[in-house]
Amino acid sequence: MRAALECFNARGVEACSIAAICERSQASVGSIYHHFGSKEGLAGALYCEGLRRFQRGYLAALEGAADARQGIGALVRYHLSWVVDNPDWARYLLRTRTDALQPQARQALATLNEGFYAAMGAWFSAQVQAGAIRRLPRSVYVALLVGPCQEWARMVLRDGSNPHMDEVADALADAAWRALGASTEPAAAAPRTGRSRP
Amino acid sequence: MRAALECFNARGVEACSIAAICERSQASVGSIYHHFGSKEGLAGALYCEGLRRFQRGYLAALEGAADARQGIGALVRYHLSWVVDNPDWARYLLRTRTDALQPQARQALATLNEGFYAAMGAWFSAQVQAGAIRRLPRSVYVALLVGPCQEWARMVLRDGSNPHMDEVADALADAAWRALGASTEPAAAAPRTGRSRP
Amino acid sequence: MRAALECFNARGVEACSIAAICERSQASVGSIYHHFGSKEGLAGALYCEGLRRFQRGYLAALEGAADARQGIGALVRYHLSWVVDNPDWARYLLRTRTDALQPQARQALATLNEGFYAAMGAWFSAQVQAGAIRRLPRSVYVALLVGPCQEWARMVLRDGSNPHMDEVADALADAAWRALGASTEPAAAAPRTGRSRP
Amino acid sequence: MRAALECFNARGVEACSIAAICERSQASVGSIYHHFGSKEGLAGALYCEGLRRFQRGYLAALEGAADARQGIGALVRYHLSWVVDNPDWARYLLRTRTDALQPQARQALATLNEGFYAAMGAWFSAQVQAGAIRRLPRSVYVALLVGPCQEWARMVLRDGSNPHMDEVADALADAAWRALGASTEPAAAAPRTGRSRP
DNA sequence: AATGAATGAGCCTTCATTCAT
DNA sequence: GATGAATGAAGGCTCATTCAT
Repeated sequence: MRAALECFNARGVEACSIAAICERSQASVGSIYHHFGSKEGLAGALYCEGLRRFQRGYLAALEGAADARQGIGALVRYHLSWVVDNPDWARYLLRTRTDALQPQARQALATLNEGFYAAMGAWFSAQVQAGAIRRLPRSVYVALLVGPCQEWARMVLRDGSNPHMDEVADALADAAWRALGASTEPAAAAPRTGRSRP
Repeated sequence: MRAALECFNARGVEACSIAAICERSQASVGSIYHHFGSKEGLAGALYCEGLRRFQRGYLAALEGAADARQGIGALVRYHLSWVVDNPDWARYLLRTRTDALQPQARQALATLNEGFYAAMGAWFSAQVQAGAIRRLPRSVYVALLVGPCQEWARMVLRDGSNPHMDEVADALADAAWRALGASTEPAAAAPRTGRSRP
Repeated sequence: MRAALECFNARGVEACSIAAICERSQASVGSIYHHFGSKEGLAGALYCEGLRRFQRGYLAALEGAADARQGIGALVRYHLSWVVDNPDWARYLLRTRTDALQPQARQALATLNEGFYAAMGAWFSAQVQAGAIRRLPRSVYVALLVGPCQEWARMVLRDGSNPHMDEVADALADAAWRALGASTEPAAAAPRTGRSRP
Repeated sequence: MRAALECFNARGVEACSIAAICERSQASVGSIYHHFGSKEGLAGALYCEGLRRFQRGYLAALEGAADARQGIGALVRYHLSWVVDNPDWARYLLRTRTDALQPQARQALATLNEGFYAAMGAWFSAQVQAGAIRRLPRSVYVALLVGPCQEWARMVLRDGSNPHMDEVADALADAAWRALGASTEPAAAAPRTGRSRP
């Protein structure tokens, strides 16, 4: 699967031949089909696995947060860290069109997202109720929280470097809080809570 | 070219056959090769054309802005409007991997971006000099200004609807200003400057 | 073997996969290879078994016949009955190209046919000697006796119905006798001797 | 098409690879697909062409016949002659399962057969009306007229020889007339009308 | 004897590209 | 410039067969 991930990333799923995956993974054509059914099946399984890995830590990041601000910051920092730590998975998730996935994979994906969105939604709802986060349409939450991280991730993955991860993480975390937080306190004075990258 | 755009979007450039484009465009195989040299050539020309269209208005949006805040808002609003008004072009630009383009197209792209970034950079530098916009790394500017718009664009293009364009535009413009603006004034009181969608 | 018969009939031996036979027969891939050696081996064994079943009754039909005419009639009637009673076997025998069978199976087949032709030949020779059946080339015997039955069998198996089995059997038996019998008596007045199908 | 015919006959349509046809016909893979769409398409077109060739002469054989008896004889003789003269076409028609053909080919086939059966039916009806041919179920007509010819054809094509074509043709024509003709005159005295094979 | 995962050769088919008209 | 028939390399996938358990 590692091999497939690298091959798919190298030139896209469409342009990647089964033969290339076999060569890199030392597996036979037949065994791939035995396990995944088709190239599309493999692509789908790969996407689900990647998303599962990402979501697991994303939700976990929230649990250690003392308040809404720290939560938002933790999400942003985890997001960037994960991308930098797992560039191959990140690349694949970022580039794959989920609407081109097999129905079977889309189903698994829907199940995965259902739980994820429920947990995320619960946290946001609670924060909104507590007056810590502004009430905004869901799409705006996503755009403001995830958008900058994804955009930065695309840049980093495209250019192959990760300059100033920590400063960027602080800046994006800060901006996300300004955008989402209900607080009126000056953002600049906020205490820094993120973990440092190893 | 309209036909090629639609075909490429339908299932990706790789999965789109020249025959499909011919059928949709009523052109012959030969004429496409006569004009574009190859499928990749067509894909590259299409990308450049789309980017040109987008960038033209993006820079223009800045010109009518009275101050930094209005400028940022205009950029956000233009971005969202353009995506909603040109879903096919937007889809294509969003999905195409520029690193898979032909050298020739990449060259044209570089030239295009050079001018664009120069103009954008000039405006931002001026605003930073004037103390209107905070001094941040360039990648953070991009992430905070473009990221949310792109993320929202992806959602809208994926789901096929554009709910609450104007409210979202306001929210994203507001958030972008909070993130980038040097001002300490409460964002909520800021004057609204965007155009309304018809 | 029943399962293999049905699978082979469904779409031809070539187009039938071992996997399909396994699924239908609830046997494992390995056990099929253990018993038959290969798909071709299975196809050959199946053909021999089918032919054996057919020939057994064919010769038996002759034994109960009082004279040449009754013998001919019994053969025709048995032929049609067997096809109607064993459509799957009949279909398989009719459709299989014996020259594509494995050498091993062809050998078994030759042995089978040798005994069969010897017995049939003996009866015909005796009848010819007795002046009951005309002296004709062997290929003509086969064509006139077997041909109409096979043709009707193909029609019935193709269309999936068996209309008027008994009337047809009488007509074909009658015609076969007119074709082969040496008698000068008007065929129309001949007594009917066949068994009726239930 | 000649090449395809030979290849298909050599080992069956299923077992015949496109590559083999290309090699024998000196055509490229693409051109075959350009003209026939698929291997199945080619098989279908081939079947239709073969049937058309056979039927053309079959109906023509009837036209020159002075009476029912000569008509029956002409059919039998034409049938055997055509098989001997066109062994490849005959083999292919005899071995191909029409129910495995593509819908498109089956449609063309149905049209072909419609006209053929109509013409044949008209002639038989007229002869029955005139009292020249006995009234029998259609399937019996086919079995008695076509069956022996097909059976003999199979033998000849299988063994690769055509011994005593003319004697056999006379014998089968004679038998067919005994089976179908309404006349009571002794068949042996009937004038011979068939053409001799060169 | 039975099992079924693994193998990989070979097949049908697609499709970008060429080039004679 | 335009056309579209011809080309053939390359790809996804199937499936008969093997063999360790």
